[in-house]
Amino acid sequence: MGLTKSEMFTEEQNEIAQIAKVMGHPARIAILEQILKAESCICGDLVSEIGLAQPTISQHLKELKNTGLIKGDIDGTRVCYCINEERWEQVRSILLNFMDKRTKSTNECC
Amino acid sequence: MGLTKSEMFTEEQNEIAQIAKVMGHPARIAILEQILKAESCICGDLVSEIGLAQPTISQHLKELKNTGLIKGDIDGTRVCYCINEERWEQVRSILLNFMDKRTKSTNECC
DNA sequence: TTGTTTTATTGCAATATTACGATTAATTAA
DNA sequence: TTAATTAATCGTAATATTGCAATAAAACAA
Repeated sequence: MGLTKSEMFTEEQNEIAQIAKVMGHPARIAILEQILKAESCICGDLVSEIGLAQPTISQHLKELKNTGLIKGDIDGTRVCYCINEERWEQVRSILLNFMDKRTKSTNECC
Repeated sequence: MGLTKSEMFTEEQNEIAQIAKVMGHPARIAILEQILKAESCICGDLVSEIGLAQPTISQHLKELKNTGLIKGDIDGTRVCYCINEERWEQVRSILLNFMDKRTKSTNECC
């Protein structure tokens, strides 16, 4: 993050930014959409669905796991990924709460 | 974005990622919160409020303007920033729409 | 055991981001 | 006009991200 210390900002600000950052790459959005679409666990089909190399997908999956948006279940040699329901709902709340800070004022200065 | 072409992903995926990316830095969240808190236009006080140098703030403001979340109005030597209401609402919809793709299924595979 | 399959990790190159000092540009004030 | 004020831009260093080939690790199959 350059030279900026996270202590400069509130925990809330850091959390929102961290979540947004993880969602800030189309490949990760595509991965999430695949998992959402499947409505179930999805294994390595992600590599064939999305046009990126296996290590790249693996890296993106790792970041999504770190933020908690998905979880992976080992099933033999395969790993099945699905949405972490609780965390997903929490992230939804955090983002919605932030966007709703806009109090619809009649302010028309710009 | 590394070597990945945006053509690999849908327009929707790119748009969500682009929005999230801009929100993916605590300084930009802090800037947005300052403007939101003011409930009005806010001029260059941002530099003193947030502990970053003026060129850095200016750069963050530029990115926020590029995504359309804020707009700046020149007022003499100063520039006043405020939320772009229409775009804000649009971004809120896009994010909410994405997060709501989670169909609360009873699926419990993980 | 030896292969096979699948995913994670390592190492590295290319690119992007972030921060800031120095400077510029634009407007206002004296 | 000349300062002063404010914000944008330029240039650059430090750091972070992204992507992938090569490799490792783990579980299964024969």
